Amino acid sequence: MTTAKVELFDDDLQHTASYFKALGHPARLAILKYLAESKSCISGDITNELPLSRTTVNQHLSELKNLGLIKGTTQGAKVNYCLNTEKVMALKQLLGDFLGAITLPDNFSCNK
Amino acid sequence: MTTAKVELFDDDLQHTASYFKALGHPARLAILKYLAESKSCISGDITNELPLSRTTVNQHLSELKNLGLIKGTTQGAKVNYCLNTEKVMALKQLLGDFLGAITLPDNFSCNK
DNA sequence: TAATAATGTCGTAAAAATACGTCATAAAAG
DNA sequence: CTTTTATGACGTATTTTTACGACATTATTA
Repeated sequence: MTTAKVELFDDDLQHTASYFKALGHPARLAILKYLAESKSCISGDITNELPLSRTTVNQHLSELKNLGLIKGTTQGAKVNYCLNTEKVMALKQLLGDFLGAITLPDNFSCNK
Repeated sequence: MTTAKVELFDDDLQHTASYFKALGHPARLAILKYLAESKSCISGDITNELPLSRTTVNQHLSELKNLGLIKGTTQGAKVNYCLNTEKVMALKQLLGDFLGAITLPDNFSCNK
């Protein structure tokens, strides 16, 4: 019985981990990077930029969309995806705060 | 044939993603946080702090150790784990750089 | 209107991550 | 020396993630 134990942790840690996890796949990093570089929230032809099938890319897009990091605006038969600036800023804050908390003072030594 | 396509991406993206991924589980975040708070690199009794079996905690520790984020120093029968300050700083730099790259100018609007 | 394009959804196969129990080993305690 | 203690390594069950093909649907195009 290998049940998922993730929900036994602090909500705070779960929440933070979920965002780190979202950035834990090169395809999703590539999507975010692409959307940031091609400032004109280009449509789903992001597929052509990635070595993956359209279906798989769509799946990664959905993951990012579910977390709110990107949003898609339908224009006719096409869909324009773009970064959700507010959420991206919140993401930076969240991850930055965590990273900022795991530092040690310079005078600290492990093997003393 | 669902082969892993991760290696088809830029080394750069793969590398960055691997670090985000390492932080993508609450247990690993809890371990890092614990090591940072209890400044005295306490031994593997981190297990008592987590709702997981010792074996599983050990597995998470190994993951962090393999990435170099923490290091374990054997002292007799016990092992002192602690943050690898240099690597943690490098981690912050790496993730920070990526996050810094995915911003958009304020005057940018998706649905224009 | 018929054919083509662009997407999202569903089902599913394969791979990876999680989670433990059990063993083996080395050191500390008794 | 024998018994705990503290760990790491192995094997494996379950869950999750990753990756696609096949369809269905809605707009363009011809």
